[in-house]
Amino acid sequence: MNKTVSQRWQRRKAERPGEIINAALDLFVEKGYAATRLEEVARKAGVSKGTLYLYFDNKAALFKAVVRETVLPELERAENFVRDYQGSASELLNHMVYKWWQTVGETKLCGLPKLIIAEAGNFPEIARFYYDEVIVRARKLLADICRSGMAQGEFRSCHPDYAARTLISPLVFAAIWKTSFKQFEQVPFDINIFLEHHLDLFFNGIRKTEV
Amino acid sequence: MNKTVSQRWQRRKAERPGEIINAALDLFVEKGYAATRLEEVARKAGVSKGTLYLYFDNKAALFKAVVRETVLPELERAENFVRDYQGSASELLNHMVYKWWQTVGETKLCGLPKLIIAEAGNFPEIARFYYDEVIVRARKLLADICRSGMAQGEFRSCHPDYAARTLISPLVFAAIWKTSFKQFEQVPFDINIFLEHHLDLFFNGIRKTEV
Amino acid sequence: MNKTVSQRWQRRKAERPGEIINAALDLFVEKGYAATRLEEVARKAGVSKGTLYLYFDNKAALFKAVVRETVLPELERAENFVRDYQGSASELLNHMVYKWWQTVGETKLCGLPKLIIAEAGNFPEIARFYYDEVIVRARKLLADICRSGMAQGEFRSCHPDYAARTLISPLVFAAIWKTSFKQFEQVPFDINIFLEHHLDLFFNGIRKTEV
Amino acid sequence: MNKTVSQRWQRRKAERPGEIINAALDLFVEKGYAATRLEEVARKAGVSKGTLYLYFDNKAALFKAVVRETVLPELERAENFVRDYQGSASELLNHMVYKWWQTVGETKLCGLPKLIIAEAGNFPEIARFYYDEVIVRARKLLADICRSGMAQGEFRSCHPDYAARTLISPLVFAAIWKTSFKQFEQVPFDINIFLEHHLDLFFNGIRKTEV
DNA sequence: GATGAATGAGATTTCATTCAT
DNA sequence: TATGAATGAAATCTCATTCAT
Repeated sequence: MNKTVSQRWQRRKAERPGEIINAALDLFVEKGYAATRLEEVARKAGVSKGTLYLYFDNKAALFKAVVRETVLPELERAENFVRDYQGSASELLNHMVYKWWQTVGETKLCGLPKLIIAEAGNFPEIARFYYDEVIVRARKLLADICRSGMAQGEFRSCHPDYAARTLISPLVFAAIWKTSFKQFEQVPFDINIFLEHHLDLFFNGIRKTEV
Repeated sequence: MNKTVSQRWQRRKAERPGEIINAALDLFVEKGYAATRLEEVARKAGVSKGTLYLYFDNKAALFKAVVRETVLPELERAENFVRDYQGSASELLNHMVYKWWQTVGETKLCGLPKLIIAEAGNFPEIARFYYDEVIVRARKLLADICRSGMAQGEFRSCHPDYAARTLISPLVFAAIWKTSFKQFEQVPFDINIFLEHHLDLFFNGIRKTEV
Repeated sequence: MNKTVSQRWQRRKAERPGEIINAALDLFVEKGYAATRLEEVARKAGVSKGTLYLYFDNKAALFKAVVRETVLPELERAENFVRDYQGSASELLNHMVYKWWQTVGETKLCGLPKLIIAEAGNFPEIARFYYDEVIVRARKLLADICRSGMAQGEFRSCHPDYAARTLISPLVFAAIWKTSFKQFEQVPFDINIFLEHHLDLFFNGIRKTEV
Repeated sequence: MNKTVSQRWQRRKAERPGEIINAALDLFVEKGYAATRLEEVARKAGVSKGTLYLYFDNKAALFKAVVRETVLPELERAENFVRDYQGSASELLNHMVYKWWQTVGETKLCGLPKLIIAEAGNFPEIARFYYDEVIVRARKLLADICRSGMAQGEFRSCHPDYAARTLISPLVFAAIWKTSFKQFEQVPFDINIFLEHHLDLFFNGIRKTEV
C-alpha cells in the first residue's frame, strides 16, 4: 500500500458523509422528504445506494443528519457575531435580518424552513430538535437584543419574545414564498422592498417616541 | 327496516363528496399528502376505497378538491364582509386579523397553510390555483384597505402590497407554529399577546404621526 | 295500467337480451374479452350495469351467450342451403367460400374467430361448445361436399376432412388478417385476388386430371 | 459456502432477462396477456416481483420483449437458410413448410401466433412490429421462392404474394388448432396428413402442367 | 324489473432496505 | 469498505359484482 493513496482514501472516507448530506439537502429541499428517492441521493453524491447505509441507518436518520448539520453551524456563527457586537440594538437587528436573508434566503438553505415545517408532523424527533436547538436559541438571540434595546432606552417597553417573533415572521414568510410561489407571481416580489418596509414599520413601531 | 341502524351499505350520493373531503382534510393536514393513505381516508369517511374513485379521479384530484372546497368559501365570506364595511381602515384591519385567526387559526383549517406550502413543489397546479385564487385575492383585499387608509390620511404613505404582506406574515407564522411546534414549547405561545404586539407595532409603524 | 304500454313493455323485455348480446358482441370483438368493461356494454345496450345481471349470471355467461347466439344461426342457414343445393361440387364449394366471406368476413362476425381463438384457453367451455357445435359441423358440411365430388368423379381421391381444412384455412387467415393487421399494410390485401388464387390452386390441385 | 446450494438470493444479471422472458412466454401463451399475473411470471422465473422491474419497465414492455426475442432469431435463421439454398423451388418450399412446423408448431412458439393475434388490438405497437419485422419478411421469403420457381418454369404464373399466403394459411391454422381446440377433438388431427394434403394440392395447383 | 352507488378483491407498480459479491 | 442486484411490503387504482332503493 502506498501511503499517499491510503491517505487520500482516508480523506475520502472522512468526506463521504458530508457529500451525502449535501446531496440529500438539495433533493430534500427540492422535492420534499417523501418524494426524494435514496437512489437519486446516492447518484448525486456519487456513491451507490448501499453506501448510504454504511453512514446512515435509514432514510429518516439521513434526514435528521441533514437538518442537524446544515442549520447549527449558521446559528453558532450568528451567536458569535452577536456576542462580539458593539453598537445600537437597532443597527444590530437590522444587520441580523439582512444577514439571515443573505445566508438563508439567498442560499439553498432557503428551502429548509419549508422542509422542516412540512415534515415536523412525521418526524417529531426532528421537530423537537429543531425547536430546542434552533428556534429557542435563535429567538433568544433576537429577544436579548430587543431586551437590551429597551434597557438602553432605544425601544419602548414590550414583550421581547413576541417582538422577536414579529421580527422573524416576514423572513420565514419570504423564504417560504420563494420556495413555493415565486414561480407563479406576475409582479415580482422584491425582497429588498419587503425587508425595508418590514423594518421601517417594525422600528417605527418599537422605537421610543420622543415627547 | 330501521333507518337509523348503522348500515354498511348506504346510498348517499349527495353527502359523500363532502364527507370524503372532510375526512381527507383531516388526514392531509395531520400527515401530509404523501403519508396519507387513501384507505384511511375511506375508513374515516365511512366508505370503501372504491367509493373514493366514484367521486374523485385520483388522489391528486381529491387533494385539489380539499383545497378548493375548504379555502374559497372563507375567502368569499371575507370579501363580502369588507365590501359592506363602514368604518376606519385600522378598525377593519384589526378585525380582519382577529377574524382570520378565528376562522383559520382556531379551526382545522389551521393546518392548510402548512399543507399547501409543503406540497406546492409536488403540485404546481395546486400552488398556482392557490396563488391565483387565494393569495392574490387575499392580499388585494388587505392592500386595498391599506390603500384607502392612506387615502384618508389614516396611514402614512407606503407600498400597500408589502404592508399587506407584513400584516399577514405573523398570521401564517402562528398557524405554522401551532401545526408544527406547539407541542414542544415550554413557555406557551399566547396568540393574543402575539397578535396584540404585532398589531401594536404595525399600527404604530404605519399610522400617520401628527407633527 | 294501460294495455298497450304493458305490451310494449313486454316486447321490450323480450328484446333486452338480444340488445345486450349485440352490444357485447361489438365490444368483445373490438377489445377482446378482458378489456371489455361491463359498464361499457351496459351503456352501449342502453341499460344499467345492474340490468346485465338480470339476464346473464356474470361476464363469462354473457360471453358464452354472445358466441352461441351469433354463430349458430349462420351455420344453420348454410346447412339448409347445402341440403337443397343442386349442382356440381366445385360450384357449391366455390359458392360456400364466397358466401362465408360475405356473411362473416365482411360483417362484424369477422372478429369472432379471433375472439374465440384468443379466449379458448380461458373458456374451455366455450371452446368445447364451439368445437362441437361449429367446427365439427362446418367441417362435415364441406367434407361431405368434397366426398360427393370424389364420388362423382369430379375430384381425385383424397381425405375429405383434410381437404376441407385446406379449403377453410385461408378464410380464417383472411378474417384474422383483417382484424389484426389490415391497419398496417402498405400494399392493400385484396381479398378477391386471394380467394381467386386460393380456389384456383385448390381446384387445380383437387380436380381429376384427364389423361 | 456451497455454490450449488439453492439460494434465495442470487446475483445473475446476465441470465435474468432471458429467464424472465422464458417464463413470460410460457404464461402469456398459456393464458393470454391480460390473464397472466406478473407475480406468476416472477415465481416461474424464480425471482421476486420487484426484479421484473429491474429488467422491464412494465408489463407491456415485457410482452414486447417476449415477442421480439423469441420470433426474430428463428426468422433470421430461415432467411440464412434460404439464401444458401441450392435446389428446386418446390423442394425448398416443401422444406420450409416442414421446418416451420418443426420449429414453431412443435415447440412452445406454437402459441405465439394466437397470442399476437389476440393482442394485436390492445398492442398496436406490437402488431406493427410483428407486421413489419415478421410477416412482411416471412412472406417475402416465400414469395421470392415462388417467383423464382415461376422464372425457372417450375411453377405456372401467378401472384407470388398471394401464393405465399395460401401456403402459410394452413400452418397458422394448424398452430391455432393445436393451441385452442386440439384438446377437444375426437378424431386426432394428424399434422402430417394435413401438410401432405396441403402441399399436394398446392404443388398440383401451382406446377406447370406440361401440354 | 331496473337502477347505479357502493363494495372489495386483486392487479400493477414503487422504492427503502438487504446482502452476496 | 463499497456495490448494486434483489427483495417484498405497501401503495394506488380498476372493475366485476352486489344490493338498497
